[in-house]
Parts: sequence; C-alpha cells; structure tokens
Amino acid sequence: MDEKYFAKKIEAKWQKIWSDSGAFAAKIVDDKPKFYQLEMLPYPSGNLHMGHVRNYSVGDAIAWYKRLKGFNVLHPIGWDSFGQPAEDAAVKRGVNPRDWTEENIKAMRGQLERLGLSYDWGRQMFAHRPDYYKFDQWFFLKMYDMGLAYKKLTQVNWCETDQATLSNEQASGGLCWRCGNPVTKKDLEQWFLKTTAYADELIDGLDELESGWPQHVIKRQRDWIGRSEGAYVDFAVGGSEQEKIKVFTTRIDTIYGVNSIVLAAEHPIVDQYIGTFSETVRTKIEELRQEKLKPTDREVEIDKDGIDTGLKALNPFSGEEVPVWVGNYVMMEYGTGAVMSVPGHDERDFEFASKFGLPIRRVIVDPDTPVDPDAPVDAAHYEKGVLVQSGDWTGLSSEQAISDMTAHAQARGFGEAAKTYRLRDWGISRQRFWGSPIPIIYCDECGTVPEKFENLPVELPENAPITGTGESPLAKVPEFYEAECPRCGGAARRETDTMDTFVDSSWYFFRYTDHDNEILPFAPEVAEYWTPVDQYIGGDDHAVMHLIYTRFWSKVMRDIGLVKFDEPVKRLLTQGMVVGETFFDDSTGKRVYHPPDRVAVSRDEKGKMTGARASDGTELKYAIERMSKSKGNGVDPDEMVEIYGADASRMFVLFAAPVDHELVWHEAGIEGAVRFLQRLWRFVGKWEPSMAAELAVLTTDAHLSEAAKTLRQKTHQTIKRVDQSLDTLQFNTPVAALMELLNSLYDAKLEPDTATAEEMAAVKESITSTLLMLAPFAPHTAEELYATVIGNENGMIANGARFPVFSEELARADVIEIAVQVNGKLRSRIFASPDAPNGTLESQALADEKVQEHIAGKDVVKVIVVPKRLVNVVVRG
RNA sequence: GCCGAGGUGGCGAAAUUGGCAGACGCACUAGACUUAGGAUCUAGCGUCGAAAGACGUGCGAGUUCGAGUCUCGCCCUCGGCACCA
Repeated sequence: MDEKYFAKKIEAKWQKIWSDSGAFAAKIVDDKPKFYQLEMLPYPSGNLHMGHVRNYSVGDAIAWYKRLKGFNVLHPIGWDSFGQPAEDAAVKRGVNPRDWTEENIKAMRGQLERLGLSYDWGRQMFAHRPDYYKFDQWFFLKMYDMGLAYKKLTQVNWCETDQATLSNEQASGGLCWRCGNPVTKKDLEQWFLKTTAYADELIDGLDELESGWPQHVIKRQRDWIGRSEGAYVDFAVGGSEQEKIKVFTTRIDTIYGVNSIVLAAEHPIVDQYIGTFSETVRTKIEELRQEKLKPTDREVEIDKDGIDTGLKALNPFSGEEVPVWVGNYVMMEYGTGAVMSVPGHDERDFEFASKFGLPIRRVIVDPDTPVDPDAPVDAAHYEKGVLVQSGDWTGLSSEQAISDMTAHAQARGFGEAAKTYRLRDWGISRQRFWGSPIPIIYCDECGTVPEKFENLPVELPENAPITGTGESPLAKVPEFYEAECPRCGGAARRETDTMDTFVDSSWYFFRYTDHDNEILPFAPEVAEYWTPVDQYIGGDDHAVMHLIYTRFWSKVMRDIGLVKFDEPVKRLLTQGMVVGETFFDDSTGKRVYHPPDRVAVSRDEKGKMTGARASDGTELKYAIERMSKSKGNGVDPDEMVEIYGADASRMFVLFAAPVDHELVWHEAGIEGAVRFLQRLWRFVGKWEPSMAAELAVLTTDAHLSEAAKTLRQKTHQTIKRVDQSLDTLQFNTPVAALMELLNSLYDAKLEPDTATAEEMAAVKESITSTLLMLAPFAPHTAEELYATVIGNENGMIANGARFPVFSEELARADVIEIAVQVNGKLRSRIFASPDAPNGTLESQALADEKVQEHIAGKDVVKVIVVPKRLVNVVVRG
C-alpha cells in the first residue's frame, strides 16, 4: 500500500471495481430481507450543490449499513428532468431543452459518481423520456376514467415572474415556490386531479406514519388538509322558499347571535341578484373582486371591507331576518363562500360588525362567571359555554347544542352535519413545453375525448417556439395539436397544456422497481417485493408538496390495483439545509465567500472572530445565508472532492451536525475528516506488513495483556454505539465513536515489532471492525484498507462482509470508575468491578479519604447507590 | 395573531433518557521535530482563582438524595401558517 493517503487514486480504483462488478445492482432474492433506500431525486440543473451531497451521503450511509447488516438493498437514482429551467435556458440561450437536459444529466451523473455513491445505475428513470412520461399519461387516463381528473375554469395561482401557473401547494404562503415572489390570480381553464377525494384518508393515514415520519411534517400535512367539522345551514334569501344561501359553521350553537350573512364577492348569489343591486353596491362589489386578484402581502393585515347588498336572509332557527353583505374576508374557496356572521363570538365577525356598526348580541356565556346577557359586548368571546337568548336551546352547553341543533336542522331539512377541508384539488395544467402532454383531445363533434391507451405516449415534438410569455408553446406547433378524434375519427385538436412536473415525482420510485416495463408503469408483483420505500430522505421544503402528492398517488394506485398498501413511505428523514458563511461589504452589499485567501479574519486568543477584511482592506460583515450562486457563498462539490476527496467530504457532511439541523459550511472543518482518514491510513500502514499472515482468531476468553484487553473492550463498545446510532438515523455520533476508537488504537501504544501474537490479533480485530463500520461514511478508504488488512483484493462487498457483531461480554470492563457524591456534589471517584454489589460500593465510598473529610462530624442519613454509576452519601448536620 | 421546534464553551455539538456536563471535531495557546510547515507529534483549552475550591446548560421558582433532562411561570431565537367561518 502507498505510504501516503491518496484519496483520488483509491476513489477512482474502487469506483471502477464497484461499477465493473455490478456491486450495487439489485436483484430479487429469497434468502435476505429487502430494504428500499431512497433519496429525493435531483432536478438536473447541471450542478450538484452541497444540499445534494448531504442528502445523498446520508442515504448512502444507510444503504451501506443495511447491506452490511445482511439486507438486500435497492438504492436507485433518477432524474426529475421536466421543468421550467430547461425552458428558461431555451429562452435565454436558444438551446434545445432536451439537449440541455441530457447534457446536464450527464454532467451531474459524473459528479455523483465521483462521490462514489452506491447507486444501482441500471435502474435510472428519466422523467423527460417518452418511455417514462407515457405512464404519466397512462395514470392520467386511468384517473379520467375514475372521475379523478376533470377540467374546470377557475382562478389559478399565477406567478408573474415565472409566467407560470402554480398549484395551491406551490403557492403556499402566497409566494411562488420557485422564485419566492408574490402570487397573483388569473382565470384559466385547467385540469385538476381530485386530491380532495382522498382528503379523509390523507389525514387519517398520518396516524400510521407517526412512528416513522418527523412530527413537523405530519403536523404540516394535517394543517394543510385542514379538516374541520361542523354543519351546513340554509338561509332562505330574497323572501323566497327556493333561493337559499348555504353557510358552513363549526359553531351552530351561536346561530341565535347571527346579525348578517356575509358572502364572498364571487359567490353565485351575488351574480344572480346583481341586477337588483344599486349602482353603489355593484361598483363596490367589482372593487372587492379586483382587490382579490392582487398579490397578497403577508406583512400587511388587510382591513375588513364590505357592503350591504340590500338582500335579506332568514335565520331558520330564530326566524329573524338579517341583511346579506358582501365582505372581503370571506373566501369563495373555503366552505361555501358564505358565512353566518356572529360578532359576539367570532373575532373576524366582531371586527366587521364594529366597523359597520352592526348589532352585536351575546348568546354564549361562561357558566362560572355570570354576566348580564344584555350588557354591551366588548370583544368576541369564542370560548364555548352555555347558551343564552337562544330560544328552546337556552341553557344547553355548547357541545350539547351543537349536536342537538345539527340534528334539528337535518330533521327539518335546512341543514346537515358537514366536514370541510382546506385542501383543494390539484391543478396540474401548465402552459409549458417541457412537461408531459395531457392526453386529451377536443373534438367539435364528440367534445372532450381521452386519447386511447394504445396511442400513448403522446410525444412532445422535437421543437417548439419557446418564448416564456405564458402561453403553451405546443399551441404553436400544428404537427402536435392537429389530431384525429379517437372516437369519431374526425379532425380534432389536442390539449396543448402539459402536466405539472410534480406528477412525475409522484410515482417515480415505483418505476425503479421495474424500469423497462412497456405495458404498465410497473408490474405489481415486482413492486410488491420492493415497495413500500423503507427509508426516504429529502428536504422538508417538500413537506406539503411532493409528500402529499405522492401519498395521494399511492392511494390511487391502490384503487387501480397496482399496489396493496396505503402509504408509500414507511420512514421519512428530513435533512437540514446547508448554508454558507458570507462576508459582505456593508456599504455596497457585495458578498464574498470565505476562501482564506480572499478574506483576512482576525481572532482573539480564544479563537473568536473579531473582524474580517477583504484583500483591499475594506471591513467586512459576517452573515450565514442559504448557499447560492448569486450570493457567492456556494461551494462546488466537485472542488471539494478534488481537494479533499469524496470520503472526507461525505464524512464531514455527516459529522458536522445532526442530519436534521442546519449545517453551516466551514471549509476548515473538512480538514478534520481528512486528518482522521490519514491517521487511520498511517496506522493501518504501520501494521499491515505484520497482519498479512493469518493470525489466530481470538476466543472470548483469550488471555490478553492489559492494553489488548482494553482495546478489545473499546472496540466492542464502539460496535454497539455505531450500530445503535445508525439504526436510529444518527450520523454525527457514530463518526465521533470511530474517531475515539482510532484514538484508542494509538493510545494502546502497541508496536508491530514488539507485540505478541495475541496483541496483534486484537489490533487486527479492532482495525477490521473499524473499517467495516467506516464503510457507510467513507466507503473507498474502508474498502481499500479492508482489502489490505484481510489480504483479499476484492473488498467487502465482493466478500459478502458483514457488520461486526457486538459482544456484551467483550465490551465489559473489569474495573470501572464510579463517581462519589456527598449531598449531590461530586467529591471523589472510586474504582470497582462492574458487578460489585451495592454494599461493597457503599463501604468503599464511605472509606474514601475525600469523602471522610466531607462527612466528618455529620450524620449519614442515607446512601444512594446507582450500580455502575455513582454513590451519593446524604449527610445532615 | 395562531401553531411548531429550540436556547449547553470562541464555534459545530455530545450526554447511556433523572446519575461524573462539555465526548468527538473545528478554532485557539504553548512546546517538540524540521532547511521549511497551512505536515506530524506532545500538552493545554467552560468561568473566576496562585491554589484549595467556588460557580456554571436563556431567566425565576418547584419536585428530588441528585435536574441540561421532569413541573409551573417568564424571556429570547428560528421555522410554518395567514382572515379556513
């Protein structure tokens, strides 16, 4: 072996060996349990960033660990290769999106390969290739048949910057998920997938995921679906029996407090009666409608606004007539677009009523603090309580009233129990070229007709005029849109919108199991072996986008009969962001990343940074920001691999912070990982010549020197720690444990030329264990050294090596240190056997010199002994 | 405003789940080796103190023989949501 650790050389060597031998190609086998390890697939932008490196290093560590633990591991990778950046590139540089994408994939695959990730490259999927998107279309047609895909005219979320439609999930928070700019609304006809059909299942299924998914993701999904239980109540309007306004309320118990009905400006009743409204009212309504189209500014609280239409509605409970208003705070998209306004018990209604001087009545009181029901209402009291001024229901508790009044409304036919959801159907139409065409044809004779399954895929044309102005480029390509009606054979027009790229990622990981199937997206029996995904890893920015869509898709696949389970991902891990240190010039805002040659950092004697200057002497400020090219604080993974090696880069990323924490990239930190690998390399190099020969296998009761015995104990303690950590998805602590073990190997102070045969065997056992445990973090180095130590060139994978087995007996120390406290304060330490009886420990502690000093002249009240840990002497006086 | 997560050395963090706070690493300090060091090795490194020792996990209380960990109250930071009836 080389004297020096030369990362590039061994990395290239092992990458070739793995690739040539098909080491990571997955096959269905009977004699091992399967493990499906998956990471969120990359968008082929052309450049890998450190976030990818983190994501994939974690995934690879698990894949390696599971392989060494005897699992049959499937660890695939593919490309989320449809999407807007390809079109942006086409607009900006006139390149063909397809060529641009293919080239990027090639470049990024190279980057991934240089990291030595253990993927089964043979199973790659490419979203932009017809053999894949054919099945997006296949699924679409299935959903169309099932009534789960439909078209309607609605206000869609529209991003002016990107000139693109967004789903609700992609416009969450009123900001575009891609560019972060505020979202506006636009009227557009578009195709929807009925995610709401599975709303209850999507929410209830979260219970099953509690044990394997991060809590915050579950919480966000639950909030996003936003189920709320209450009742619909009909208010007759315009003095007619037939015309009704249906409201949704969760507080039917407050219905005697209704002072008005408030409608969203877009409510159909408004249009129906618009002719009867005064000019002033019509103008105001138009104004309110326009306001809603504007982008939402989150910082500014919107003032309540509205107008009395002059219409009257009848409260079916009280028989009271109340005015019908239009209000800007009522959303057409939620509930029924109409609310019963109860200012006494709802904050928003209170604000509205206060502003317009509408009457406010109290109908709920707190039974414990009696108030005069007629006293003026100072604020909205939304707490539940006991009903007052509520006809026959007066005196009931809110809970009782809710159930009784709902039943009453139902019996009389003017209401019913209802559930509403915040979740809305998924709008998938995109006026884009670079996506999967929606397989629908419009025929003048037959109307909307689905394409025939046998005509799939509906292929994208070679070229289209891409302008980035918001219309679908496909609408300008006659060869594409001119079609034959699948029903009557007449001339017809093809749908020119393409699907949201989130469609591709909703089912891609099933395709890996059977990636070249031409008939079906995948064969159910093949998927049955590999799926569901055992461990999924990605950023939590997808908590409500991709991760809701893919759950929805699985439920549809189950109903089609492709899979048998409800939830596609058993365990989910969300890794934290990788952020960069930036130095910037406060006056110009110009940012500089921190390679030491460009920024001079001054520190005090403790190492704390006191200031920073650019090379020209300007004083710089320090900040931590999301890594990005525009901020100039990005780190190029290729450069890291070039300088430090893939193993050190990967190891550092795992070691530097817990996976779910944000990771601040410090160039210096990576050197620690390099030093560790070099130290290990030197140690193995020193011992390797004497270990090439077969050494005796150590038995459990081998008679060992003190040094060798201690080493063996440490080795086994480390095996336990590393095994447990990896099993519970911790990666920083096992790396630390391996560093400790290497420190112990050095501390043992054994030398090859003086060591006994037993000591040599103990060192060898320790080293082999270290290398096997290192493989998940630094596989190339581990393989290379392992091959050297065991004298077999093929390495771990080829030899079917297994994770070292922990032995409780060997991990146990003969003598352990036990803390001795007096009144809870640490006073001394004693040494004892780990299984010394409590009585022995007690008397040993009491006899201790320092303890004696502290208890002299006092009464020993009691002595608490915690086996293997401490003795606490409690004294008084 | 509502919901969630979290405050531990100069920094990233550990802490066997109520039992020796600060493992491991970075940075820093001193020394050795060296033609050289941004290599390697040795030692030091929570605060105060010469030492003995005292204090120390955001702040204040409580439970306990014992609290970073449990309970209550407050402060701060970071995320998510935004009139969801």
